[in-house]
Amino acid sequence: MERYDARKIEAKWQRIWAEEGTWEVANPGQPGFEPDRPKAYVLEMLPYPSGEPHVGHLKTYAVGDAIAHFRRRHGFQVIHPMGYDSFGLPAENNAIKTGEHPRAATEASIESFRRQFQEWGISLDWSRELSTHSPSYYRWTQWIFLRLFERGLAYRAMAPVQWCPKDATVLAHEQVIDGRCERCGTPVEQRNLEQWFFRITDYAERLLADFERLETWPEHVITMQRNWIGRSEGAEVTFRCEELGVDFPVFTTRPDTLFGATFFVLAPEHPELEAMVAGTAAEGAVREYVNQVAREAVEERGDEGRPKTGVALGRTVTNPVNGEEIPVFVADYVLMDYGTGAVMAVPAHDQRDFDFAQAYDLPVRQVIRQAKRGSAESAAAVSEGIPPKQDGAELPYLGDGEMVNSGQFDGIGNREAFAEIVGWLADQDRGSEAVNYRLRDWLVSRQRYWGAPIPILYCGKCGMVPVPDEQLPVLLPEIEDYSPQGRSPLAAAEDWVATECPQCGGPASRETDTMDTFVDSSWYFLRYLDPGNERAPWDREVAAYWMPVDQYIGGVEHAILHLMYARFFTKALTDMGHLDAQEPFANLFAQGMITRDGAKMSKSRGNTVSPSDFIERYGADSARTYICFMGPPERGGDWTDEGVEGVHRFLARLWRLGLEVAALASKVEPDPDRGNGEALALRRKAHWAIEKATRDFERGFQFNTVIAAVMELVNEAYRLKDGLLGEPSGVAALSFAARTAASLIQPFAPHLGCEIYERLSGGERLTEQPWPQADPAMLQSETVTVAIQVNGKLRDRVEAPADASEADLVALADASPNVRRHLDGKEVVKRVVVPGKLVNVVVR
RNA sequence: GCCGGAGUGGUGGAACGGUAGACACGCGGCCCUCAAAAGGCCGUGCUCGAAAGGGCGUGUGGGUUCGAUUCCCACCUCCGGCACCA
Repeated sequence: MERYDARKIEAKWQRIWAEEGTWEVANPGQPGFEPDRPKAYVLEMLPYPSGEPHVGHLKTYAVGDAIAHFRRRHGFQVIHPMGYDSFGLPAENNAIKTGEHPRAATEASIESFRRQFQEWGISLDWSRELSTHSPSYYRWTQWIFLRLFERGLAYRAMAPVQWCPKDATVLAHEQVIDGRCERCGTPVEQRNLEQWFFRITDYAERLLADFERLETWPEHVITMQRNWIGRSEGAEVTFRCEELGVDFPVFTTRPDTLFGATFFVLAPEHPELEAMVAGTAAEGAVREYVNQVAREAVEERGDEGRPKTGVALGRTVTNPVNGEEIPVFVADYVLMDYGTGAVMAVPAHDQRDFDFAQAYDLPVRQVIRQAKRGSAESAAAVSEGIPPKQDGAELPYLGDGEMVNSGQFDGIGNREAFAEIVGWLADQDRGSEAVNYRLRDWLVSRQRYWGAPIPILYCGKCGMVPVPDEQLPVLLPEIEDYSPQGRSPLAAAEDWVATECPQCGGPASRETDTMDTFVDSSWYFLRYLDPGNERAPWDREVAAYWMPVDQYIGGVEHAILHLMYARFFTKALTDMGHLDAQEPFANLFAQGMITRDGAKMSKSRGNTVSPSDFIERYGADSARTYICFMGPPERGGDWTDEGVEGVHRFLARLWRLGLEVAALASKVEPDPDRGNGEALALRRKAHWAIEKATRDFERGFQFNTVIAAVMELVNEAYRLKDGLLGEPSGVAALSFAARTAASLIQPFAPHLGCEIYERLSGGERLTEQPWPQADPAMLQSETVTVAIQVNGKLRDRVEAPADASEADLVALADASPNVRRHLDGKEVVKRVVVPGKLVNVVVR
């Protein structure tokens, strides 16, 4: 018999698909567009091309492709495109080391990615392929930048930024991990630079509110984003330094504790700090402290439980609620990035303020008291899980209670006082209700070569001037030296930098920063829809047809940044009238990471798995099916070589079954009658497999159990095979089973599925067949096994007709000698009957 | 500390509140073979028993239920994320 030669079968089908352009879909209005079919946009996160694809990529595209096939066979017109996130640091670092142009390394890698995706047989519409580093793409990245700029959503600001001394580049806060550069691990320093930002904080509220609009997103991803945005409600209150006439607004989540403020703290980076101490006795000490903090690695500053340090400024500010003068300090536990960079310190009701007060011997004034025992508040407090505490017990007291030492607010509950104090402050014009976010604006400037140039000019006369749309793209210049010397490598291309102002015609110079690669990947899903458009980034009608992405698939590691940025872009573009979508991704599937020997794969551990090795040996179908069989795809999984072999053995079995049945079907005229006995049993099994596979597929892509169901079907066909080959209805049943198995396995092993189906059906194309439907009548067997329990413990099993009544089942249970033995003279209290399944006899 | 998620055989993992361990890996036995590879069949939670048949079993302790891996409460452990956020 012809043996299962995966390479040969896969090459055949890949050639057919490439020649036919099987997976290409047309846009509305174009020839080939099918207006009657519903659309489905299936998209995996685009890869960053570096070297060769790894197993993680294989998993993403194996999962996504299974979904694409499943949707197609449910009648959808599936758009399933591919591209490359091809700007970025590794290519540039390689260029610095070797002098090779980043474009050369990147394009070589893209070539290798493309070849492997084709070898994996992923059903992609290659006519829509794109790379973010090509001028025809980044032209429109720049175009979007200009639109954001016009709208005031892109702005320039001096900001203390994180500086990686090794890469000589600015890092976004998000790229600093434990005070170290996310990419190279070097401890970061602080620097002040003029930077470009996107005003994502303007969208904080909508980014939160629109979680409502999403269909199925994993709950934990939403939670992570919600925490990242970090909305908190409170009040903004202004403390004033009368001596200097400087106002210090602070944000507090606890306006109810305002009367307990006994001192005031500024962040070391606070802009008013210098004015506060200039010419005073404290000036020297404060300056020294600030310098010391600046020298400290950010990581140390973030250590929990670190002793509080700070310096008194010798100044006071006025507490607006009671007119008290309270001393001002500078301390590094206050962060410039959050709120206003200044806090009112309430040591009695905040752990950090308390620690600081202890260290500097400052007064502590309690303003909330544990409600008295037996009082209404106490009962309420207890019911909310607050441990009962004696009056004046340990401070800081973080719970709720009754207001004390708070003037006219004494005696009421602190929750009520919260609103009343805010109202009173507003009336008195001393403060207002306020909402604060943890989310910060998105820093997009990079002092890097390998990115999209920011399309802005600086003219001596006109100032900052956007590059006119018709002059886009601003092409990257060719340069010799890629290493950043504290400025962008683009600055070295002097001919490029020097240009003409489009407004006055005078000399102007170009912006030399490039954009964060997250900008490129925040809109690529729109460009796929209309990749050849030279007049606009996309046609609005076309985008309206395909958007939103119906199923987005990718690693959890992008759960926050990429997804949040793409959501922001979508909303901003829609607000500006270029798009009609509030959310880019209706459904998100976050898949887990593949490990090897229980550890994340990495070159240093030497436990990497190269997909090409396995595809060489077992074929793409085996590798893809194995990855989907390892476990629920949203979870991680540990790769074992034996596992792939097991799946390969199964596919080979299915192959042999198909061939054997095809050979026999040509000799014996199959009888389409359902047959009886084993033939019927096998047909039932096939219908059961269809039912099970379909349900688990729809229920959150439980691919492992889908594949298991197909394996069960094939095993059953094998066991019954010899008895069925002789008779026509048996051959028909076997043929049905083999066709069903091929059909159900096709989303995972598309080549093999198509090949077997073609041979069994006399040339039909499986990918054009609808997904099989189970016949409900066939799911019911004529007899059922009834389990009989006594007090919940299984005591016997008996066969009964499928249509047996409850009374029949009870009679069966009573007749069982095994059950009798266990009744042991006890009184039967009641019987629970689950029809056709189980009889539970409850005794006393 | 906070927020997510998870604890089931030797292993990966299955189980609408209803026969726990599907499917697969591994292991053992048998068949085929001169032999091997490939393939096929059977067995495989622990435990007592020759067998029939028992007992115990889903991290721990409680609860709801005729019946709990599943629902509720408390705790333990592991993984992921965030963390001086005012």
